[in-house]
Amino acid sequence: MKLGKAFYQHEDAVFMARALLGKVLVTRISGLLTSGIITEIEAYAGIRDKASHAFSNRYTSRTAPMYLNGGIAYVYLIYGIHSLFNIVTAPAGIPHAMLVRAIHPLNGLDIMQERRSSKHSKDIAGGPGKVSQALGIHYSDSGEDLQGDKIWIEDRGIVPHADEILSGPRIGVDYAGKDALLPYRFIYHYNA
DNA sequence: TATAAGATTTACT
DNA sequence: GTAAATCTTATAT
Repeated sequence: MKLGKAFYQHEDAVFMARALLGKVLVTRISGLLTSGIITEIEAYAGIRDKASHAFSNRYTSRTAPMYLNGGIAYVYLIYGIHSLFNIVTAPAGIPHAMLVRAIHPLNGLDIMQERRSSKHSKDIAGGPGKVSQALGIHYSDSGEDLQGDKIWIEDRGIVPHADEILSGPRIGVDYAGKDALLPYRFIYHYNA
């Protein structure tokens, strides 16, 4: 069920993003289990992608986890407010990362609602900052191994049909010039 | 040491 | 539809 290290080794960022749609992201943080199907994701393709923090081989204490072997988390703080959760893929030295933009809640919906203190259960995890908040992921979790018992990804046999996947340009990356136009965003229209 | 800007969300007009 | 919130990180003195 839990995806092993081998799953994350593919070097094609777009392939990995599509492969992660329909997979189940699970966290057990302070003893509370929450999970959801990944329904929206964006690919950030390493050093040649201007929108990526690792563009032009930029290596800092923040981006360091992206350069490690695939199958770990890259989490960072944006706008001083939101933690954004990414899945690091590809072998060591290739800094690819997949930003999880939305999930469809499965386990622990009540816990997520409490964390989000939101009455709108429909909008509980529809946005990258909301996903992290609902699952209890914090930017201090960056570099966490996805083979551990805190954050991991499972295959529950959900395979999106080609008709259920849309792709398009990424969000909020206008500064990236023509890389902002790349169709690296994938949406899975999951029907419960 | 200082400054500018950001893979966004939320509340308010 | 517009703007404020809020603080780390990267880059420059």
